[in-house]
Amino acid sequence: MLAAMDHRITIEEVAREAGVSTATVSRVLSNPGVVRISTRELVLAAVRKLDYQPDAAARALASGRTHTVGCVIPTLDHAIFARSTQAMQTTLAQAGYQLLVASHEYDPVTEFELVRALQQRGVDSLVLVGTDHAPRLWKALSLWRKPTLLTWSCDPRLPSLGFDNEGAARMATEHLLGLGHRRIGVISGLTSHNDRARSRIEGARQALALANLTLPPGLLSEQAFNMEGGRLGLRKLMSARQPPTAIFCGNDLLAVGAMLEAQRMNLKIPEQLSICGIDDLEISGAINPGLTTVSLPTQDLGRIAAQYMLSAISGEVIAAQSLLPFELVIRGSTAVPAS
Amino acid sequence: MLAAMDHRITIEEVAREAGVSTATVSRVLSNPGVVRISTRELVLAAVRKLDYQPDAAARALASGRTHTVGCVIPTLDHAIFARSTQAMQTTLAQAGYQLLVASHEYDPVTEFELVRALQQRGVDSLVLVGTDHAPRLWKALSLWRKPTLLTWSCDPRLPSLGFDNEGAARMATEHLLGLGHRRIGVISGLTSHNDRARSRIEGARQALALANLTLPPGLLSEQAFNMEGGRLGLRKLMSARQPPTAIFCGNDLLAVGAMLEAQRMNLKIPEQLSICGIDDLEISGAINPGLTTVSLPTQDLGRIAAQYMLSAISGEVIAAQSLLPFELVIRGSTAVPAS
DNA sequence: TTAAAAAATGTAAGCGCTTGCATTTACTGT
DNA sequence: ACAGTAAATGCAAGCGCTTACATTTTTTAA
Repeated sequence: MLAAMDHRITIEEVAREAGVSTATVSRVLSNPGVVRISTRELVLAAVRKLDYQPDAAARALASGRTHTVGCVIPTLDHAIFARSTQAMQTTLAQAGYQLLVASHEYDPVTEFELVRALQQRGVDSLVLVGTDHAPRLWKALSLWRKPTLLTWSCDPRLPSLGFDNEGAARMATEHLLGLGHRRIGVISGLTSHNDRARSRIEGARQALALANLTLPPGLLSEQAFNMEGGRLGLRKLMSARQPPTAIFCGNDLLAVGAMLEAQRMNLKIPEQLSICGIDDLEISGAINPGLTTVSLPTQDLGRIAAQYMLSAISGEVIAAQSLLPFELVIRGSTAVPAS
Repeated sequence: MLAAMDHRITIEEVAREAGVSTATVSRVLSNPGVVRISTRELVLAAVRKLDYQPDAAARALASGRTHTVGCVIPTLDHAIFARSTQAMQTTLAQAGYQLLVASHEYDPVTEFELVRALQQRGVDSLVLVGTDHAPRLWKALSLWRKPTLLTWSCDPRLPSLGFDNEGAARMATEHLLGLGHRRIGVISGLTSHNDRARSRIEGARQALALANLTLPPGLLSEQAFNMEGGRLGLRKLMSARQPPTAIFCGNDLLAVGAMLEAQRMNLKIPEQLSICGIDDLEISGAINPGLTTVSLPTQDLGRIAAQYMLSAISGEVIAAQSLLPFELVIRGSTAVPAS
């Protein structure tokens, strides 16, 4: 009697089992409010009995909604993106939404193609990182009739949820200035296709300018976003004719790399060199000495972005731009310069 | 003349533009081999001209395939999973596939629900982590008619691509034994719902047994998978009446945490205490001294898993179980015990 | 040349849902 | 009890593709 072993249950069979029309079953599943309680329970019983699982593709085709959010990031292989993406996914899943992630490794062409692929897949909304995008991407987004959110930085062209990257860099640099440093170097991440990196350099420059100082070219090093980049940057900066007494790093990965390299070079931190970063990774608080840094709520970023998307999908119109707060966390890697 | 500004192009319009039937357009897009070259180019020209983007939901409904792979992991907020997921996503995207990621934070109930949700969404295949799953999950997988892959560990019940976790732990422990250590402690990750953690403890036990040694309960500490866990574990082990001269940690996060805590306690590493981990994270090679560890090719794991899925989806039958190689990387955190 | 075989294309029937509209059933007030 | 209204349900037309199968065109071989 084991007839159709392999045969997915359809809404029709559920309707038959419950003695109602398919329309009613559909309503029970996606808009329970409009069906009488007794009927609803009849249907739910049938659903349970048959272990019915609606076909998402059919649903999407008929309704135009996929219950899916697309997220395009530079890479998952960096704690800050992994962390915010993780928070986003969890929040979305709790609301019955799924996350389609795609990463472009800082390549604008790939980014454009991924966005198109996700749009084609009918995602209900899109989350992007930063404001550096190919012109045709901006165009594709403006033509698209569904909610889009920019994260990490803000741009008037689209709803955004981010940080004041300049401000964070300024805060870090001012901390170093406040300690009395006057020769301050900067190790930055690669700035091409990365507005965050550029803003952070700019923030450092602003702070220096306010103190009537400048950032000499020899004290700025652009490096890949990893610890090795930090090491290389540190070696470069310390080999300047007049090495800095403090270094601001565009992120904590660079800062930790720089710190560890300094230790290998037998430079005492913070006695001989102060180092300050941005992000506040787990490792930043763990190493010895702890890394002074600007702590960004990356997890909140992901969670709030998800919440934003959920309300935007359900039709709410949301604030255009919002900035998340951050704070300076002073640990052992910064101190007054040696006299 | 800007008539239907907001009107998605359908296959029908492309067909009309190209002067062929919708069937032919469909073939050009998904099975170009069967249509004459001249016709193909006619169609492609129309596609480009109209900027046609096929509707993925309609495609999925009609064909039964979604070009989507589902991936259920414990969390993205851990470098090893982020890294392998990243590699997987990139490989899939290159083949025109998208990745639906979902994380359960080590909760089997959530894991089950996520798998169901992904199945419902019609993913063409599923990738899971490890072998610890709820019985009903195993059942749901066996009833499912599409390829599934287990990663990180192997299980005869399903195709798997993983590591010999016991072997890796044995290798690490034997390294410590080979240096002459006889009191060896273990800091492990939480073992509930985590077969990898259990296997690694077991591997350490095996190595000790081969040397006629045991792992006293006081020298085993189970901790959360993060640096703080490593710190706590270290304090616990070092406060034993007879503290160990070497510690094997179930992963590098714990190991790094333990190392940093040891340094805070002014324990010299490796002179007074040797520490060895598994994973080989970026930080492991960066800190001072470098962490001796068993290096696992986590990126390959993701890439190969993706390749496996792609061939399995296209119908190839694939090897049941395969183990990825690993190697011991000896750095500065291990040395002969103080006499 | 021409018939047979092969290749290319077209026709149209779904895929499994949702939803506007029509119909039926359940209330309401008198 | 009954019209009038509101609530619940059913009917059936799609949503935009894919793909057997039928038909037409091209190629092959004698």
